[in-house]
Amino acid sequence: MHQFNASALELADAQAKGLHTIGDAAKLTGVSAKMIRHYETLGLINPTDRTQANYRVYQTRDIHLLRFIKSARDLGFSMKQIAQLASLWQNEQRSSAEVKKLALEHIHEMDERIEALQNMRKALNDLATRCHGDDRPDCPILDGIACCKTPGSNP
Amino acid sequence: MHQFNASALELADAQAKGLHTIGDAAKLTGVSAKMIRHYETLGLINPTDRTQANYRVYQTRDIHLLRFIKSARDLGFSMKQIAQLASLWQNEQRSSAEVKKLALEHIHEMDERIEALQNMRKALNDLATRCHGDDRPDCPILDGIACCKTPGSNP
DNA sequence: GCTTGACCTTACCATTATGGTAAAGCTTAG
DNA sequence: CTAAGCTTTACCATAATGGTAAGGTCAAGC
Repeated sequence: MHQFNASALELADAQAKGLHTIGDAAKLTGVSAKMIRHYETLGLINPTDRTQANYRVYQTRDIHLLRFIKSARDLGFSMKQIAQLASLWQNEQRSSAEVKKLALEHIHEMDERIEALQNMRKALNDLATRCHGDDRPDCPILDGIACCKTPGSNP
Repeated sequence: MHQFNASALELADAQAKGLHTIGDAAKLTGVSAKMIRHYETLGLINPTDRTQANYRVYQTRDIHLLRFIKSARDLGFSMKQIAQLASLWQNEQRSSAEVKKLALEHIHEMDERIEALQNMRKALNDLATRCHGDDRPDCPILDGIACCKTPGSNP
């Protein structure tokens, strides 16, 4: 398991060269070590070099990419979308139209989710405002849930 | 596996009595047979009677409960919340206040999700409107994703 | 040198709600 | 009797993240 290739450093040497362990990378980027490893298995980030002891070592460009991924996650992009975005980000030949297309698609998805949530919210809120909310058992909310939908004929 | 108890019917007899197979129940309620079985393992619905051939048979009250569950799902309630709602629905001693409390909690959760989505949408839309979206590579969207967030000091 | 604590490694399990598949058994129409 | 179409259970998969366990490594202090 322990691969000794010519370039494998000891940890102290790596740190002296400004390289980071996975814990450092996590602190620097806000991405958990767990997820950094996960992104590696997803192919979202390339496997890093390792120390002689098999520790991952991260370079500055890796930190930047992890921050990019983190920001894109914070904007709600899926991993699949982020893979595309990261690829465009690292491609000097990209067209901004490609990026904008992805962004607009994601905005559209968010709009749909927002609308669905707002519709559910309104339906439930309408029921809730009709419910007195006291000690008595009769409840327009339960009645509404039980009776609104008729996905088939009543047997 | 094949349990012969005194009350186990043959399928034809069960259907003559107005009972339903799982496929019928699925068609009548809009809940897939797969999910009906799943809800049973979750304890959301009680195990039904079986025919001699071990087929589940559903009574009218089961159909009603499944419709209740389906409607609550359509309103975005989680399974955990639905278990509580269904319990209240079937409890004649409930207070409507308990139901309303659950409903208001769910509305609050939806409000939070809506707000989070709207914030993401706005942030991304602001970037997108600044992107010309043409053949050139420079892109405020990518720049914004890469540079907005600084979860640590730059190394 | 040896211990200790903090870190790293991999491998596995859990989450949520849903869908899919496979292998086997049952039912009913032809 | 056979074929189609149902049913059964038991797995596996999803998306993104967290947790745990068992073991290796590093640095500091005695």
